[in-house]
Amino acid sequence: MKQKSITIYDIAREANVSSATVSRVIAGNYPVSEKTKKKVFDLIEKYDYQPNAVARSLTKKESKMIGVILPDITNPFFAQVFIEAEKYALTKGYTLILCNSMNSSELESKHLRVLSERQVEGIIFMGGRINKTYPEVSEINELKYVIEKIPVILVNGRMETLECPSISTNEAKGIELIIDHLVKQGHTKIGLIGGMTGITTTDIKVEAFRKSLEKHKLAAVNSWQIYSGYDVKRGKEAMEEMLKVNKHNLPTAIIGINDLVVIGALKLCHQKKMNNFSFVGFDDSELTQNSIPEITSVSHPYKELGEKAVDMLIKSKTTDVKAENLFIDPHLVIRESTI
Amino acid sequence: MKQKSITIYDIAREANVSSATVSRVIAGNYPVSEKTKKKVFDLIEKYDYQPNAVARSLTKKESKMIGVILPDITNPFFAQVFIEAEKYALTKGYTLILCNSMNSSELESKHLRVLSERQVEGIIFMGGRINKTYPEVSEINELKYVIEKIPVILVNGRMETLECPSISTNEAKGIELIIDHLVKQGHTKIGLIGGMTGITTTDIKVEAFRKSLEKHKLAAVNSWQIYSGYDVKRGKEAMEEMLKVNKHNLPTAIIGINDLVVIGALKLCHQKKMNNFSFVGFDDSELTQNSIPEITSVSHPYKELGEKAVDMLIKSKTTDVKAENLFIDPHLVIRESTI
DNA sequence: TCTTCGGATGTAACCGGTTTCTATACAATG
DNA sequence: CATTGTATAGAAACCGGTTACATCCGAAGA
Repeated sequence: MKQKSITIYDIAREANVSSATVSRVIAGNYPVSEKTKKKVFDLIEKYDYQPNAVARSLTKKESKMIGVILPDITNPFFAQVFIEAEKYALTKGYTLILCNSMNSSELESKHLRVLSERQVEGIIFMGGRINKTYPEVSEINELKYVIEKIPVILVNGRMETLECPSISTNEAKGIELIIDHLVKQGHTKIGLIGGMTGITTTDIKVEAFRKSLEKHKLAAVNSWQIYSGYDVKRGKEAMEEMLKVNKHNLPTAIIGINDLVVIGALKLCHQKKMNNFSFVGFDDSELTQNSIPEITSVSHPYKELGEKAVDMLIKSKTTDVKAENLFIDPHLVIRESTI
Repeated sequence: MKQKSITIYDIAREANVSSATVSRVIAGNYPVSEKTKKKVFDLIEKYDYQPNAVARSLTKKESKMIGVILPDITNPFFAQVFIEAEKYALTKGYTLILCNSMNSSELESKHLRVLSERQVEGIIFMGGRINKTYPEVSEINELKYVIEKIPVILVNGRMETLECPSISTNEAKGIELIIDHLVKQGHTKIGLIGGMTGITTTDIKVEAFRKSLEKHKLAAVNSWQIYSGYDVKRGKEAMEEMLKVNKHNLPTAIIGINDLVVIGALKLCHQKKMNNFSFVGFDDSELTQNSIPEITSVSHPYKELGEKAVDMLIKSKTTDVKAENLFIDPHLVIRESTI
């Protein structure tokens, strides 16, 4: 049952001033006599007057809202970035609208439209489907179209078909950190499992994997790098293949493309009673601390990702931010799995 | 760089009709001749005109937005409910605004205020701090104040100090399901770990635990029920105590107040090389499938919780929903840990 | 032929703020 | 004393829609 709330006019009337004056008192950006100021503030307090943000948005043509589109908030990576972004946005007077696309381009388009109609001032876009094989041409166009009207920033994603600013974890650096650590631990035989070719984030990691091995003058055995996918099941499968193919020459340390893949590999090893591998994950999700053993993992610069994304969008209201691609270094969290 | 978008007036001018007509064509709730209809629709398409939701909200006095306040979206329970709520809300033309309170009453108040100013039509409130020992009196007042103006619904929480509709998992039923299952597996010695007295959800579970044991005519050994808390560490501690206190008379099956607690207990058992317990968790979060062994757990009726919450809020716009407290039965997902 | 009725459309007020422009009063300056 | 400047405040337009009310017109009924 709706109920009308009091407006700036109610305050103005009772204070015997005009609405303009009340507005000025609240904004505080214009000289108002101390006497009126007090009168107005007292009334605001008395009635607990709250300005109507919708009306304000309309006149000021700024909604103070930012949209966030991501595949699935259940994924700890996205959740963490979102939380940081939200925390920061709040301090800047912005409100976030979260949209789960569930990896459906249809939903994505729908959300894009809703956000645009709601006059969000910018959109933070995260998701694995953003890569060079980005499949839906129709959707690129939709997104391109939106980008022309609303500032969009990609987090941990690149669209090679689209010019759009982005901010990402320096994943190559992450892989390098892992390998440096493993080498220091005495490993010389290192494998990599999970991911898919063609997906930007995988490609970056695989390339960094090769380069880092080279840096340490270690052999890059082809069969020690196995694509499979991104979830627990895929991790298990990859590990299964690893054991089969390299029966007589197994690596001693294995890097997973993300934490889930490592969980899968760990499960398989547990079943087979093979506890002789060192494992390293990527994302530093909660999983790493809950598994047995706890998993060494690369932690994303969550705070920076969330804050910078919001910041860039706010800035692009006034400045013409060029489509730059920012990278931030991650760090390695060492746990039981590599000791 | 903002950029003015085209308005209903632009369309009206080019179609040689009034804005009212365009509005009617879009709303489709008023007779308009086929000819004008076509003219208008063609122009809408030509310019990809999108109605300004902010302006619409202002006149219609309905924002079509619902606020969601929860402690931490990183928690899979909240995330899951949120996703279901969002999915459903979208089909009803509503947009959700997610606010993480991080269990801080200060943040909670801030969010409450922002949501209220943004004219949300309702608020979904979830969180552990809602219980009879709800600590911040100032905050109750704040919330009570909001409830008077905006419909609020609690999900899996009750505030005894406040009359407010709620929708919850029938957690007592969940405990009953667990014990029925364990008994069927032949267990007669069952323990419960985790949680805190005074927190509604724990109290409900503990009571159901006693009653269900009674139902099966099983002894309720006091030292088999150990409070500790809600996270992995607390689970570990509780299990430690369990082993110490009941050295000579241990239960054979142990229920955790939630999944995390079970993870902790499992870790301890793994360290101590004791693999002889059956474990059951609560929440059916992803954790249960990623751990070794996979954990039997009670699954919340996520879909119903999310949908009903949204539904109730939408309904309360037109009907005066009385403060009823709805309960929905959960179901048990059986996995390796109890086989 | 004159009403009457309903379909189709326009006019204008309104939602609740912000802001430009203008007006007033009073102090300072020449 | 006339002039200029400054602090304060109001009037009114505006943001982009929706809708109550008025109007016009042609068809149907008396």
